Amino acid sequence: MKHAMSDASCELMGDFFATFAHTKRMRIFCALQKEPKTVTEIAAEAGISITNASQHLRLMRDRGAVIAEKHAQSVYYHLADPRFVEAAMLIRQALLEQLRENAARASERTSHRRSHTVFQPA
Amino acid sequence: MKHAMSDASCELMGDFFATFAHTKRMRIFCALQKEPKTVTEIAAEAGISITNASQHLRLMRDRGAVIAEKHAQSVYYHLADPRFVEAAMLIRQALLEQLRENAARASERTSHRRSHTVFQPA
DNA sequence: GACCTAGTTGCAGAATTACGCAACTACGCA
DNA sequence: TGCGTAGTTGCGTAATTCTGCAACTAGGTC
Repeated sequence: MKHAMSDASCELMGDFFATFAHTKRMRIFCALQKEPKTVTEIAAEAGISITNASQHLRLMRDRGAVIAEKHAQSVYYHLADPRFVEAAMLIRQALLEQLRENAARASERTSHRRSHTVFQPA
Repeated sequence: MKHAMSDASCELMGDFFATFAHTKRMRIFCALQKEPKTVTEIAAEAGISITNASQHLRLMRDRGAVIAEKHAQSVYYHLADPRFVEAAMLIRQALLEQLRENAARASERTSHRRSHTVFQPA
């Protein structure tokens, strides 16, 4: 076996990542982390138009990221799997640490440029 | 606090997901799961041209997904954080289960249409 | 039925992304 | 210095994605 993941899995995963590969869809994802919401609520929270929210939600639904349920005149959306949140938190942690490290390295370089000491003046 | 993640975090995460939102980049990710590899090796394993591999790798590097290290005439790439693999496995599990459930539901519906029994003939 | 609220959909233009080709840099070796 | 291997980069075209607008469907209320 050459790949840890088959070509089919790579396509599956690529499509999944594409589902969240957009600032607005990430905002929708965040809005849905706690509880199911209607399109209008999601649009308001994500700061986008209802039309646009509906379009992004359709894409997310088609790819199995969210599930829609109709109650009376409203459509409630919720995340399809709690593991998506778990995975997102893991990634977020890694990215934030990376940012912190980069910032630390940058300020270290700056102080080196200012004077040839490692220690910052108070 | 309205959002679990700030707008900045949403953009950070969106960009990260975009980094893997492509079949070829997922194949590159898979190729790098075990050990660091050169561009030529990665291109061969992912089934793409060296030029294309280099372009995708640059994008991944710019976004902090992989790290490049030059040794002699070769450039070795490796994943920037093991948690990326952890997160991917979590997502992959969820997606595969989803697929299995959908398949089960589909075949159940089919058998219902064929005869009104839940049990399949041997 | 007329009307309202909640969502969805088709379409078109704008913006972004993908990728091949050719030209280029970088390192090692004779 | 010249040549070969390993990668990178700029550019042009093709393909895809995003988004607003207007038109539409589906329930609910009067």
